Amino acid sequence: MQVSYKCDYALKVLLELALRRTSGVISSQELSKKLDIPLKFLEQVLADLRKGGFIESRRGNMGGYTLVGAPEKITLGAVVRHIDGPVEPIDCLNSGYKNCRDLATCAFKPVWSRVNKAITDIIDKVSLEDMTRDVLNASEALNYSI
Amino acid sequence: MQVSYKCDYALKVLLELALRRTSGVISSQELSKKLDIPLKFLEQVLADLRKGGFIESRRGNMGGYTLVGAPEKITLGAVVRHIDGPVEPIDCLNSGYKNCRDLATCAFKPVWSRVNKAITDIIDKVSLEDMTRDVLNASEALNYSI
DNA sequence: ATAATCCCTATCGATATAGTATGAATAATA
DNA sequence: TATTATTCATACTATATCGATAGGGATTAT
Repeated sequence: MQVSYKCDYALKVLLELALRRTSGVISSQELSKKLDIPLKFLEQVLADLRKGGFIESRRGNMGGYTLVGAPEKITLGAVVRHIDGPVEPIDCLNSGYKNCRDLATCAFKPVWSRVNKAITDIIDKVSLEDMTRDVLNASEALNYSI
Repeated sequence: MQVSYKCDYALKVLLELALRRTSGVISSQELSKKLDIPLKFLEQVLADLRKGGFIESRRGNMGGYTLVGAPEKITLGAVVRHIDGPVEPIDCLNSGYKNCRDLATCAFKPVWSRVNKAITDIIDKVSLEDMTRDVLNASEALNYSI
């Protein structure tokens, strides 16, 4: 039931790019330092995000990455699925009822289906925009309390 | 976000034992055939369930396995956690806020926390008893419709 | 005694995870 | 144009996990 480090990194990268999307490109080195992600591993994450159409890159000196879409259109679910694959708790949810041999074998399917719905009801509705709002609200609250 | 085969097997075994818990012990061979699980792999699953206190065994000729507790006391969550480990989608949910370096890093924690709650709200409430009821209802419905 | 069963440990091939290493291609800039 | 900062591509490594397979010992009903 776990999300991989790679996916965790990817989400943090995208959130950072969303928060700073008016400030031009951001280099992998800067992201690596800010988010404390090993540079070379981060580069692979960035390559993966680029191939998935989530970010664009500018090469060469002064190059870096920018977010592609509107933050409100990018959901956590889309990112998780692209990096980690399907979120269904069990494979047979995708493959119809033909793989089930008997009632006992099938019996859990409705439960896993509920779990799947519960997960997707959250991650497919939360967008990067929502995340940036949370971050900004939290930092504002901090400013007032100190 | 996936449940392992081993866990899937374990749940099916426990359900089978719950359905037939008045019929004495059931051998691994019988379970293997009925549930179509490789015998030697099944033996490991059974050993794991026994060590977890979910089942008891009788050795020797005419030996086999029986469910230990009352089916209504055994939840899917307990089984999943014993076989697959924690269900939290990300580790930092267990380790307090001290591991978070900044707001951006922490930002996703509330979402993962919601996902975690959504999952546990289901799997910690569904018991083997519930599952047996579903199976019996389903087979009854089948009898009437044919 | 025999046969059926549980029990224990080791091994295996494939795949995934989380990196590390090396260096080529590209582009801004001095 | 040379330098430098950057992306991009590929290969490698080390470790763990997954889903099994294998062999044989211990136990017990008959």
